This record gives sequence, structure tokens and C-alpha cells, in this order.
Amino acid sequence: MTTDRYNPAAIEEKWYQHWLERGLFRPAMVPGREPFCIVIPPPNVTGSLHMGHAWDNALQDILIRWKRMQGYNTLWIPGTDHAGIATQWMVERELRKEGLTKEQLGRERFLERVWAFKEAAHGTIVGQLKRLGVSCDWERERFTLDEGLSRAVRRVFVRLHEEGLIYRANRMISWCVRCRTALSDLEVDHKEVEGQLWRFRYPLADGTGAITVATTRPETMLGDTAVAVHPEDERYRALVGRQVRLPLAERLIPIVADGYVDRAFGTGAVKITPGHDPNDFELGKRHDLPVLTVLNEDGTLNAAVPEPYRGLERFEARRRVVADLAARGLLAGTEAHKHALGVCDRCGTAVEPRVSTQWFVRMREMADAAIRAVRDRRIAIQPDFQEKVFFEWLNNIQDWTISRQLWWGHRIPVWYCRAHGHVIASEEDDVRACPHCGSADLEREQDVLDTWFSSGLWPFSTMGWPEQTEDLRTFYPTAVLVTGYDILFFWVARMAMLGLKFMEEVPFREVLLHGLLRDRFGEKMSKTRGNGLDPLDMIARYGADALRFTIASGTVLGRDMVLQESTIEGSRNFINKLWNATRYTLRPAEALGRPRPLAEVGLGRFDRWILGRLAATAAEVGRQLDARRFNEACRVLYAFAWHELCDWYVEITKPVLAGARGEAARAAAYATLHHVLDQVLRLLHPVMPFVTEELWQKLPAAHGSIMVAPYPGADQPGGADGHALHPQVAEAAQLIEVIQTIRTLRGENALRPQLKADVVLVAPPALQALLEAERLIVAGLAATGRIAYAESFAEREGYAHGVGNGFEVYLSLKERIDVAAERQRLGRELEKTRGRLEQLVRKLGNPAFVDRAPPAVVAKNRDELGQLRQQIARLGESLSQLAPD
RNA sequence: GGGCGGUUAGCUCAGCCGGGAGAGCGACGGCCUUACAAGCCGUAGGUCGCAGGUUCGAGCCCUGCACCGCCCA
Repeated sequence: MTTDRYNPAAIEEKWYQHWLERGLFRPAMVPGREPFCIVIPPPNVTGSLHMGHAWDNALQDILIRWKRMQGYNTLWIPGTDHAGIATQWMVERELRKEGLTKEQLGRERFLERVWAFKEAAHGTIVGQLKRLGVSCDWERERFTLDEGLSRAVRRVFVRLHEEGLIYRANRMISWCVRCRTALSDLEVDHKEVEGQLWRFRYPLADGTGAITVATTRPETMLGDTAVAVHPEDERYRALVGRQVRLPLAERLIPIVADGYVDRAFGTGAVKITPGHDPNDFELGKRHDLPVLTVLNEDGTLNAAVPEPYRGLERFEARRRVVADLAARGLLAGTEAHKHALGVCDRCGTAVEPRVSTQWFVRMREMADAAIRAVRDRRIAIQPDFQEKVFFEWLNNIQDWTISRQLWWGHRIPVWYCRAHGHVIASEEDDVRACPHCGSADLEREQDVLDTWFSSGLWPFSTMGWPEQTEDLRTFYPTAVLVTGYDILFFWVARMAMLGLKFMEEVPFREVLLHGLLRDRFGEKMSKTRGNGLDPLDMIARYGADALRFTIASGTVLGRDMVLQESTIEGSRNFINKLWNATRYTLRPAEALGRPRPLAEVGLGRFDRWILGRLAATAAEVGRQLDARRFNEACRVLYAFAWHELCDWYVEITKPVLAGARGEAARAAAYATLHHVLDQVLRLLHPVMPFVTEELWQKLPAAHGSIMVAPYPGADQPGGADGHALHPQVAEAAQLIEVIQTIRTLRGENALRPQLKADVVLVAPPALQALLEAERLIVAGLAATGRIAYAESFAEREGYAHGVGNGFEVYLSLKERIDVAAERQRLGRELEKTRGRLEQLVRKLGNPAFVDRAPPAVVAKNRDELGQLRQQIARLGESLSQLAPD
């Protein structure tokens, strides 16, 4: 402990290894201990963690460490997610750089590549989490594609299929032409784009004219199977039922009337493409229109379109269609048009609505069960306004498209019997014969499941389900789920539904939703923007504890956070403060040896004061953590450790530890200092695990690890029933006020610290005695020279005057006084005090207030009024004496 | 179009049950005072978006408006 600067790099690795080796991350599994379990939101194995992960995991670790210290049987299960689309996309991108496609490799060899990629990413992620200091039980680590979790996936699929809750259907779904897979509604982002609206003339079949339609996607006109108008639109009434000759394709298609058409949009006549627009698909069903699919899976036009367009990429096709229609004189105009474009949330490519055969989950029943669970508070969502968002989505839920045309993921456990078309869903790895007809001519479903299908099982699949394991019995339902509000629907809702369905119990009792990170310009932090702070980089520069403290201090649930490097630096400085406070505490060890137990020393008023403040702080921290107000818990601890312990108590003990107050006082201060430091380190440990362990280990009383030292609560020595209410605590507070008043006078008059100014303290006899008893402290901290006492003081020339609650201070400035400046200062002070007085007079002059406000509030105001009157009188006298006459 | 948030000091944000507006950073003045210059002492700075209402009392509750953001369709 020789350096005066904290160096995180020197200690973090050491303590993490220490904790691991001692098995401190494992649950205690002591009978009778209440369980407290968190299951990690599994990071995607797509690369590395960003600051958002640091946020999420820091909060979880704070809760787990706190509960562990409180004696709960804590378990935090870590793991990672295979992230189907995203991971496959990463590997495909790698391949592209090598000039390869996944088709060239084939499914098996491609998957080998993905597994290798996964291994690397996994290593990176685990390393990052460890650097952050998370205390999860690595022996229980899971991956969504593990054998056990895959078994859970198959069990769930088969059971839902048996119950008819999973079904296969030919529907309009969102298709990503880049990822070449179906997407669920949630995986489509809507982006406002400046597009164009084209108007085309479609000639009537009988050559008597044309009808003009408007569209934002000209290329789809090759798949049109009708034109629709509103049934009450006078402009088109005569045309309904007639036919148009679809240009380019040269097909005859009808004009139909349907209330869905918006008369005010474009020309009021719309082209209908049931194969590539969800609304048109519905309209097509009403009018029995054919569904023509004109796009291939990769977004090129297929054989259903005329030869010249076949094989064209969709945007190239758009240009060609527009050009060709223009050449035929059928382009009636274009205009700028803002509209919402659906894009794949993974790769950003514009999605195509496309009719295809997919697997779906029927959601209504399960959604209702989840709604009830939240409504009944079996699941508490924080912040609670997010409950409304949760209900809103579940009330309007659509069936979930779960099949994905990917290779990386859980293969759908279904076999098709070629002979008779039987569909077999089975938990078996391999089905050889059709159980219905015995045929061995089976084909396995090629598609895999949506990643969220397996993530939805995470709270129980990680605990070994469908086996009835000890972990499931002990830890399900889990206590808390911590995640960002951005995946409330994707993940939280699905876990709630699937947990209720398969465990018949909620997966977690509480959901904490934090926000998103933003940079100092308010932009969302993301890798693609490149505006993110890298957690490892910040840890390397400031230490994991500083990062964690910054994150926790900025956490208000449900709120986005602006993370700035300067704030992390501030946290690092706070840690450095603790480091040095510990150095200070340990310094007399050689001379004084082990501190004596608190109960055996004769405490002084300042000792009692800091113990009282500690007790209040511990109680407050508990209250704030109970309410999940991470920011407030941190603020309270910061204020106590820095502004009470370091700024006041440590300074007060300096002469005492030097022996100036005698042996008994020295022993008391020494013991108190150790106790308070021990307790404040424990209080801070969940937030800053590394440095608190390092410092705590240096305290003579430490044994074992701070990780499992009891967490201080309201039961502190010096708690509400102890020192906090001791009369000496109020005395100490008043002495501090006197010192502050003197310091302000010094500061205002720019006295250098070396200059020991004399003071006259005007105070009643009791306070005089108190001041005299603590003269050493007061004189030291206020840097005074001689201190004189008086019950009144009239000779004010050459003195700066300060007024406190129940005392006055005259600071001798001799010739140095700047009369004008002092007048100005007193004037300001007087004005401020008078303003407050006026407020109170008005308030207390109002009979309604006196009658109706709680008596305690009235009494407090009266009290203050009296004090202010005195202060004003004193200030007024001073001012008049300084008058330049 | 529907829903949900936000608007408080120069900046980023707190403000819990309605009872004299806070923090960090920044600014200003003074200090290498023996744990810490990653520090110490002191100071300034606010019409709590706007307009009404409820209340003895509103940053906080209610209504309306303005602007910003997010989600859903």
C-alpha cells in the first residue's frame, strides 16, 4: 500500500482468479437460505460485447453480489445465444471476402465454419464478462444449441404441435432477400424513406380508355392480378367489373371495388398484387383473385414474368419497368413520396412481402396468460409504465412466424412422409419410419427455428428442463430478469408465455428494463455508427470498478443514458479517494496495532456523528436498492464516502490520531475509522467489487472475502436506536456548521490558509463550552488563530461577520479588510435571508396553512422564522456599522 | 393513425409520499494544508417548456397547448 494512486490493472485479474478458485460464484446451497437467481440475457455469439452489455451485466452483478452478501442462496447462470440470422450473416460475410458462398461449401462444412466462429466469439465474450467482474457461476454456463437446450426446444415444439398451437400455413410473410429467410413481424424495422410515387396508365381491355394507378413499387406490377377502386368512388363506378390489359405482361385483369381502397391516395385506383403486398393479399382473398409470385428468394424476378425481365434484380427491374412503360406512353407522372419501408433488422435490406409456406405459433391463449400474470403482479415490470407497452403488444399480437430458411439454428423436428403426406413432429434425433403408414420414405424439414424460440425457453432450459433437476426445484422461478426495453417483445414476452405454458409458473418475478446508451450528442451507441465507447478500452483506462460505478450511477430504469468518458474519469477519481482514505486509515497501524472493538472504546462526539451518518447511509442504500434505484444508491454512497467520511471525519481525526487528544480519543477514532471504512467498502462492493476486495483485505478485521461478508443494513451500531440519536451527534453537526461559516468568511476574503485569523464567536454558554471542548478541531479545520468567546460583540470594525443557526462569527481581518467587499457580501446575505423570511411570514400569516398543514411542518417553519429574524438583525447591525457615513 | 416517454443550472442528468430546487462535469476566486493536484477550501449560476386548474402549499397531481424522442400499424 505504498502508491498514492489507484492502479486497477494491478489488482483486478488477481481477485477474479481468487474468487473463481474459492468457488465463490457457486450458490451456497445451504438449506434454509432463500434462493435468489438471475439468468443472464445470453449475448449473441456474433463477435464482442458493447457498452450496452456492460450496462446490463453490471446491474445483474450488483443485484447478485448484494443478495449474496445478504445471505441469499444466489445463483447467476451465464450463457450465450447462437443468434441464427446474425451469426450466419457474419460468417457469410467472412466467406464473401474469401470469394465463397455457403452453397459452395454445403450445409455441413458451412456449419463447421459457424461453429469455429462461435467458439472464437464465445471466448471473447466470456473474457469480457470476466473483465467486468461478473460473479456468475461459470460451471453452469449454457449455449442455446447445447444438447440439453436443444432437447428442450424439441420437446416444446412437439408439444405445441400436438396441441395445435404450432401449425404450418401458406401465408404472406416478410422475406429478407439478403438473408433469404422469412422474418417475424418483430424482425422488420420500419424506416421513413423519401421515395417516389409513380402513376401508370393501364389501358382498358376494350380499348376505350385507361385507368391510372399509383404505386411506390413499379416492379411488382408484373404480378398484378387486379386494379381496385373504392365502391363509392364516382370517378370509377362505371369501370368496376371491366377489364384492363396489364401492360408488359399483356394479361387481362379485372377492376374490382373494395372498401379498403383509400380514395384520396394517388389517383384513387390501386394496382393489386396479392403475391407481394399483405393488404393486397387480403383483398385478393375477398375477390378470389389469383396470387402470382413474381420474385425469387433472392429478390430477382422469376419465370412468371415476361422473358425480358426474368432474372433481373428487383431494383434493376423497377428501372426497366418504368422505362418500358414510359416508352409506351403509359407513364402518367411521378412525384416525391415519403413512406415507411420495411427493412430487415439484422442486415438493413428492404424486405419483400412474399407468400410462402411457414411454421407459425398460435399466440392468443399464451398471450392472455402472460397478460394475466403481469396484471396480477406475479410478474412486476419496472418501470411500471412499460406494463402498458407490454399489454398493448400482447393485446394486438399476431401469430408468430417461427421457421427460418437458415442453416444455423435448431432444425425443426419435423419429417414429411413422401408416400402419403403425413407430417411427423418428433423429439427423436432421427425418424426412420412414418408412424402412420410405416413408410421409410421420409424427408426432414430443412428449416430451422427462430432464435427467439429457443431463447424463450432460456429461464428453464438452462436449468436442465425437461429433466426435473435440483436447480429447477431450487431456482425456478427466477427472481429478476434484467434487460433493455428494446427486447420486451422479442424476448421478455415470449419467456413469460413459454414459461407459463411449460412450467405453469412465471419465469421471473420481476423484470427490470434499462434503456439504451447514447453518446454525448444523444445518438444511440452502436458499432455501425462507430460512436460507442468500448467497454474493454474503458476498463483498461479507468478500471472495471469505475466503469461499473458510472453505469450504476446513471441508471434510472427505463431511461436512456448518456455515457461520457469524463464521467468514468470522475468515478475513477472517487475510487482513488477510497484508496487514499484506506491508506490514511492504515498508516498508524505500526504504531497503534490492531484497532480495538468499537464497543470497548470511549467514543467521542465526532465518532458518534460519523457512525450515525454511516447508519443512515446503510439504511438508505438498502431502501434504494430494494426499490431498484441504482442511481440513488450510488449517489448516497458517494456523498457519504467523499463528503462526510473523507471531507469531515478523516480531517477531524488527523490531530486525534496524532495523539493530540490523548490515548483514549485516539483509540476511539482509530477503531471508528476502521469500522466505518470496513462498512463502506462492503456497501460499495456490489458496485465496485475489485477495489473494495483489495482494500478490505488490508483491514486487520478482514477474514475470507468481502464477497460473502454480511451486507450492512439498518442494524448498524450507531443505527437509529444507537448513536444517530445521541445528543452529541447534533453537537458535532453544529460544530461543523461553525467551521463552515468561518471558512466561508475566509474564502470570501481570500485568506491564504497559512494565515491564521483570529475569531470571536458569539454564542450562548452551552455552545461556547462545546466550542472550547473541541477548540483543537475547530481551530484546525477553520485555520483560526486565537478564538475568543462572547455573548455579544459590538466592535465590528476590522471584522468580517457571519451568522449561523444560533451563533455568530467575527473574523478578524485587521487592516486587510476590504470594506466595500464586505458590505457587498453582507448585503447579499441580508437580501437572501430577507427573501426567505418574507416567504415564511406570508406562509405563516395564512390561517389556512396554520390550520391545515401538518403541525410538524408548521412548527418547523415557525422555528426557522425565529432564527431568520435573529440573523437579519445581526446582519443589519453589521452593515450599519460598516456604513461609510 | 394509435400508444409511450421527455422538456429542471452552460453540458449530462437526479429529484422517492405534494412541504424552503440537487449532483457530476464545466466556470470563477484561493491553495502543492503530511491520505489523495485523479486533491483541498470557497463562490456564482435555475420563470423547473407554455397556459389554465386542484390544494393551506405544485418541479411533482389534473386539463389543454408547443416542441423533441421512441414503439406499434
